[in-house]
Amino acid sequence: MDDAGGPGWVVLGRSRAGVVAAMLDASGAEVSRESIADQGLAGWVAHAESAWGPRWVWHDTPQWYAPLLADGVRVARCHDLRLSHAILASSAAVPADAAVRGASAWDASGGPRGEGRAPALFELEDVPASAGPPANLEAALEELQRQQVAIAASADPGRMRLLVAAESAGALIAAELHAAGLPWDAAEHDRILTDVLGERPPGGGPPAKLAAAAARVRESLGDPAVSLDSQPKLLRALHRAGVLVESTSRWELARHRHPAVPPLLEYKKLARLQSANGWSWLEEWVAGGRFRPVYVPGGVVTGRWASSGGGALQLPRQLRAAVRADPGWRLVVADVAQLEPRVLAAISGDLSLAEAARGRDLYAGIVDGGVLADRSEAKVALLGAMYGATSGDSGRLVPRLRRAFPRAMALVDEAARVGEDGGTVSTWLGRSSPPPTQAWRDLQSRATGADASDADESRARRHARDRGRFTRNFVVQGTAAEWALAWLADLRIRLAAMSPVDGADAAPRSGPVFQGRPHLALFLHDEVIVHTPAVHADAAARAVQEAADAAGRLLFGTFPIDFRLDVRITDTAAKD
DNA sequence: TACTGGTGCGCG
DNA sequence: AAAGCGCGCACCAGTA
Repeated sequence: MDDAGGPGWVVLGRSRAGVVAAMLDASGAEVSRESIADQGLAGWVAHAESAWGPRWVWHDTPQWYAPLLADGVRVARCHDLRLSHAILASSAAVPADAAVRGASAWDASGGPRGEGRAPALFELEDVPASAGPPANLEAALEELQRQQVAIAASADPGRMRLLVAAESAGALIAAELHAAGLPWDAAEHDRILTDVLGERPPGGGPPAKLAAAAARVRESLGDPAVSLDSQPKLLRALHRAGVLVESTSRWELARHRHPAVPPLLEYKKLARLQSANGWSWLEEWVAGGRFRPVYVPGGVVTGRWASSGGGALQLPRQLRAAVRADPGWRLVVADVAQLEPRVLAAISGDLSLAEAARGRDLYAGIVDGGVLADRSEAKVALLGAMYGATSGDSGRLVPRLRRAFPRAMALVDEAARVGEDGGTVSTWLGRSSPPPTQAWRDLQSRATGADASDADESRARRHARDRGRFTRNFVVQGTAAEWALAWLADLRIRLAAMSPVDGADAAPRSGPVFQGRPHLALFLHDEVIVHTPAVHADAAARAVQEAADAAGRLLFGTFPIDFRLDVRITDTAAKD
């Protein structure tokens, strides 16, 4: 089949008997329709993908794509109706009277989603409306039409199209990350646990070093039975022993000299490792040499991904040594240096900040420019500027930045002002912050009423400032998430273009699609890990930086901001 | 027994 | 006990 003759879009929907595919031409008009039995779907998609390479349109990527990946089928592009709806229905860039903004079955419902929740699609039952977006073809075609109208009518159709495409690419990548998994050395993980926590007693019970720390705490407190895991009980025991803390947080405990404190801090550290990433975590989440977390694209209001199960986005540094390439393979570990400040420079058009970032550590650039005295000051000040710090070291330093980078600061200050006034802010590509809650509005209007008390006013002011800090950060964090999606999407294409290796080094544990191929193995806001056959490691490392450059141009055109990466080719992801 | 809210800590 | 954003998860305690 020739490329030019194929449909630009293929919309998939469920029917009672199987799947129905509607082929649309580039203008969106339906040209044909075909019924496909469930067992034939993977083959049909694989054929269409290689013959026409359409953009696949479906109601929910994990439900369609996870089974395809399991059957060894990969697609290049999709349009995820659920994720796109969520963006368009609440974007300030879309006209208020656009049909996509009306109440519908596509509105968020059914809670967080991930590829763990796939089975409903291939059961014959109708999925209850509350469980998620509709899976049938007619609903998909109607929603696609509404979305295309909304995009065309939006303030900047080019940006909105880019955002929806990037979000959808993210959905594909999340499913692929889950399918491929992060190479995980369970034996190394076990060694780390045993080293840190001590041997596990054969008869069960806490490991040796954890038990020893607990014993020392109880002895120092003179309370042989006190529970260290119950905050109220521990707090009372500390008070009885004369440690007058208001909480049991590490931060506050560390300021006291009592002999119970060092072993208690030790205990908390070990107990944390044990409960968050201990042997039971290993048992539950690592199988076949892979950690397969469930990623939730768009799971955070700002557009960042969330994760569900396994705590994928909280991999403790302590355990990074357990991330280990397969034999004959390498890891490319790359993280963006100061992503959010660079994004802020770009969206505000602040040439001074962009200059401080160019070709170097951005914080060092701020020091070189004589704005602040040292790197740690620069870092704390810039974070404070983006988060809305008003006091402490950070708040104290922000005015210096305001003088040096007036445009960047004006942008975040304005975002905060809008938020405090109950308004909506948007990212560079057009994702909007949620409106204030009714409770928030009530609080504000009560405070402006004639009979408002001082307490009403200060409470309202506090909540207004809280919201201002949220919207201040939203524009930066949200745009950084968009840049990261563009980075991932571009990198994914570059990796897929590399020739697969075969034979003993094919790494079948990565599943049928990724066998022998470089693939993304982890994504963490501003960091990626690529798992690659050793022969492609250098090329993959170059691709990671080239994709970052491409993402910068895609979002910000010729604005002179660069996105510098720290890239390492290694066998483990352990931090130096 | 199942839930919700608070606390604390890990990550960016 | 964070100051200063966004998360997920484990655990406990109180309630239904």
